[in-house]
Amino acid sequence: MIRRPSQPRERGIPEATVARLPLYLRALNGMAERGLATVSSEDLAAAAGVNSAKLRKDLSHLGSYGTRGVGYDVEYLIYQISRELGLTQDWAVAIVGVGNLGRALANYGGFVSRGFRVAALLDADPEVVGDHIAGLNVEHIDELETVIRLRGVSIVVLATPAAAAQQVADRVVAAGVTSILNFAPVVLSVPEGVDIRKVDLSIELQILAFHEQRKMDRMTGGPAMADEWPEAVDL
Amino acid sequence: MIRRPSQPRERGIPEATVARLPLYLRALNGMAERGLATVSSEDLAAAAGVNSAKLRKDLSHLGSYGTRGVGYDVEYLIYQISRELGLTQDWAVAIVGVGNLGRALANYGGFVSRGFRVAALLDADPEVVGDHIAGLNVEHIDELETVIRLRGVSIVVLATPAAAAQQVADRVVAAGVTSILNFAPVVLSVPEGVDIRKVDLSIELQILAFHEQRKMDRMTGGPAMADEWPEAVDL
DNA sequence: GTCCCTTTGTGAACCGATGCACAAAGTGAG
DNA sequence: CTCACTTTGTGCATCGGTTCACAAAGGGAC
Repeated sequence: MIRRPSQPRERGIPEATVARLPLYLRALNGMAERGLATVSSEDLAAAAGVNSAKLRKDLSHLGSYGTRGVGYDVEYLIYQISRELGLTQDWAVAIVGVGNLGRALANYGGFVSRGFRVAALLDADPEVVGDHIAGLNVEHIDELETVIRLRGVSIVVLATPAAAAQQVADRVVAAGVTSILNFAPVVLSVPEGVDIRKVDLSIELQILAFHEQRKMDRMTGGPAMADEWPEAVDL
Repeated sequence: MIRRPSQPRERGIPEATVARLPLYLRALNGMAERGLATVSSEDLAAAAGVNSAKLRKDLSHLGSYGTRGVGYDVEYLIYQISRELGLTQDWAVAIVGVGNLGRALANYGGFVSRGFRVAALLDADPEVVGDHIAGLNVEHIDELETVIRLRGVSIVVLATPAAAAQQVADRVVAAGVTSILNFAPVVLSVPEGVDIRKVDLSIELQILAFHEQRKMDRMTGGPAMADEWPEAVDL
């Protein structure tokens, strides 16, 4: 099989690479704003906070878009990465659960700026339904299936309480959605083929606490507490 | 070197394992609430959404806390994981940036429940300073160093606009903090020894969009758009 | 005690990701 | 044209993490 030059290699970009592409994209956008026409892998890698060899290998998975001796054309690379990530099309997102977090997400500018359009806000609480947030009317969760179908929602953000998340996920999946961003602190079970990404604020803090404790131990020369189970157990 | 039985092996738990411990902890807490005394690796793994061999290997890094033929004692394991993660002590957290996200974080219950105490809210906007949120008075960013020192803040959550994040990070690090949870969409540069964890909502959506596009391509039998650079370039 | 059943803890093979280091490819000067 | 210089793209060694598969260890029946 013959490949045209500068055609992406195989369909099959490593997951780790995909996770970094948005990072490169952000760095490139900053450079484009500052008027840079081309950038070397060294400079772009520094801006994105990664190793330059890794950056080159990542980009090589998309195709051969650099020029040896020169670097990468900023605008062209922005276009290629955007296209690969699917940002050249418009994605309708629904946010389910309009508590503190849901509200913050609805108002978060970073969504809109990247081809993501918040198409609906849904909640079960009649107290909240009808509110206007970020220019949108909060609708009742009963409308979930209708809203998804009629507005072409393909990504759902779950910001519900933990207890409701699985139930909502089931309905969302049944309505044909296959991409979910979950903020609820539960492990969702979904059928094969449905992509879930999880953001868990408390887990992030716990990981930090682990390392922080390590650093403190190192200062004081060892763990302060005994390893053994305390006599009076009362958790 | 002789080791006491049920003593943790070496100091050096894989990063991937540390990231999963909070997950196990959450599953275990749920089981403790439902009154379960012991649990097998198979059941706990299912509850946490991981492979059982991986769970056993993870736990084996903490020590030999299971009983063959029986499983793990739920309460005992909760205690051991909590201790390893440093959750048996109290962590003072400061949130910098009290916009939509900062507010949501301040009100987020998942923090308090796990030994994390929000000790301060800080912002640069005089409009916001003085507000009462989640029982706390919003203080001016000028107080940053004082607050960190006097209240023993060891973890800082950055929820500022992107433009301010690096500047705040520098001050926070100078004040002796070595653990930062960053929500601002920038790559922070900090000295060796400072731990940063980054949560980026828009990156998560972009990763979902990538996979969603893949799924759509698979349906329609290939990418809908041409690979080549469009003639009229205007991004 | 012996036997059988359950479940842990881990050696070893495997897999994907990282980073070095360099050949290949391009630019620009003369 | 040739030469010197820059920077990409990638082969290869390495590393960390995952998974399989099983020996070792404990419990309970008798």
